[in-house]
Amino acid sequence: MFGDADIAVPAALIAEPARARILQTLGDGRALAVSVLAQEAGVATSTASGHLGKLLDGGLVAVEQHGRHRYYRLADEHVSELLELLGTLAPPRQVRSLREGTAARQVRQARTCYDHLAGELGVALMQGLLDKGVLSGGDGEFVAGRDRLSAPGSAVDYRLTEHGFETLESFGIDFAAMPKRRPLIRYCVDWSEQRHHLSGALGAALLDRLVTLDWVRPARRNRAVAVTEAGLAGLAETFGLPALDS
Amino acid sequence: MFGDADIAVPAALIAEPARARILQTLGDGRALAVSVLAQEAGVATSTASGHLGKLLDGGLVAVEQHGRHRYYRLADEHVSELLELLGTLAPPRQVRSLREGTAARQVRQARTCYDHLAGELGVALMQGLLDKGVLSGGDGEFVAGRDRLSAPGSAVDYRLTEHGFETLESFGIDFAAMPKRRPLIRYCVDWSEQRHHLSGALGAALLDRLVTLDWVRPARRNRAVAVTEAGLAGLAETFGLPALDS
DNA sequence: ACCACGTTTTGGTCTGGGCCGAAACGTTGT
DNA sequence: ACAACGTTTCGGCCCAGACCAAAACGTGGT
Repeated sequence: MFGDADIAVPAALIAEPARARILQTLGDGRALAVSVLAQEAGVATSTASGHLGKLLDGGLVAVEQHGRHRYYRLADEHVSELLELLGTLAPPRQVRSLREGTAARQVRQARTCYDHLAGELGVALMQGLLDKGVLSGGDGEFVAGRDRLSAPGSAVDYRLTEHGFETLESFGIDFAAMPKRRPLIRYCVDWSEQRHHLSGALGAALLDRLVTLDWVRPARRNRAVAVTEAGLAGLAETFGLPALDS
Repeated sequence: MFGDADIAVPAALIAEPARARILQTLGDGRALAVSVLAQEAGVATSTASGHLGKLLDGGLVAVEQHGRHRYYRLADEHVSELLELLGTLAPPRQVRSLREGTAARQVRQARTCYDHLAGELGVALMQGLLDKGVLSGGDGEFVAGRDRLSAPGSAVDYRLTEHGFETLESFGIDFAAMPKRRPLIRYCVDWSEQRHHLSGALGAALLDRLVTLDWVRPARRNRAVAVTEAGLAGLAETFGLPALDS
């Protein structure tokens, strides 16, 4: 049989919601700094620091110091496995197929970036816009963020199609009301995804519209956004985002 | 919200110590009644009932009603798997007081394994033998029970020192009386501790001597052993076992 | 029908631990 | 050496939830 080691200890580490979010953020193997994880988890950096200290003591994460940053990552594959297993047990809303599982995860991290959507949701939306023919262009490949977020829109050109214009207008985007001087379409290289998400005037207007429709709800405290039930359905239908089981 | 499962929920269920003990008790697939589990976990039946209700809601256990008893068991193999995985990440239980604890818990703390001591007492004794220089060897590290109990004595060598021989002989161990063909020193990977305890001819002789001295008393009904007053003092002095609170 | 007994529900107390902001710490860059 | 910035530590507040005892519930035995 398995041991009678004190399984409550690691379980308690995962049981705390903020720590769970931290772990899930690290779930794909990335190594991230405290401040980033704090923002992802929606707590103060001091709080996150405390959490990471405990996770470190518990052997669930490991840390590497680079300069004045400390990059935390999951300790080993046992931990990923554990998180995965907990994920399958967590539901009422269980992830049925692998496809839906990865789809669900794609939408996991949704947040705003200045005035537009970012995170996996932002990236998925961008992909949806391309798939639906609302936008054309790009080279099919994302450009790794050599300049970070600093020089968006330089390497690849995205263009709004005729069909895309009509689609978005009927979706409620008011092109006339957009600021004239701001470029319509830009993109950011998403730091967490290393793929593009839409910014520019259109990106801002799109987020605006989504909030008006109550498809997404920006949180007060941080840049996170929650996707509503209606949003799940609407995003899936309108922009072909991966469907999630209700 | 979007569909990633909230892993904090099942984790919180396991994180509570009493619930963790309940789950571990069910770990071998047995189905047990509330009152039994309450005793095992060391809480009132009302408390245990509440816990089991939560575990049921969370889908970690299932229940079958027979007469006026309700027999709880683990819901499925996912749960066992999860517990097992947590076990590999969990720290070994620390030996606090050998005298405290519920009757049921004493089995965990101190029990026999065939003809020698196991449980926390067995592990602590093993450590004491090493600390006192009675035994040498090992690699300082215990081997995590990846291979379970299948191959005891193979990975690490423990040896009886000269000094240890004298110590044990003056303690009343009769080396001459030991069976010739049986290996003097073996160890088992303790299932509850994931650490080594002493077996072999010496392990058997040692338990024998401890019983003779009335330092420990094997229970009749199960494999538990109780440590007597004299045993508390004697074990502490002779083998340097952790000080026990009165 | 009644009683006995295992289980669940209820009510009230209490503590562990998460949260934040401010201050301390340590490293990098000027 | 100093300033800037990321991280950790400290102090105080607050709430979720675990605990027990007693009462309510339900099933089986007589």
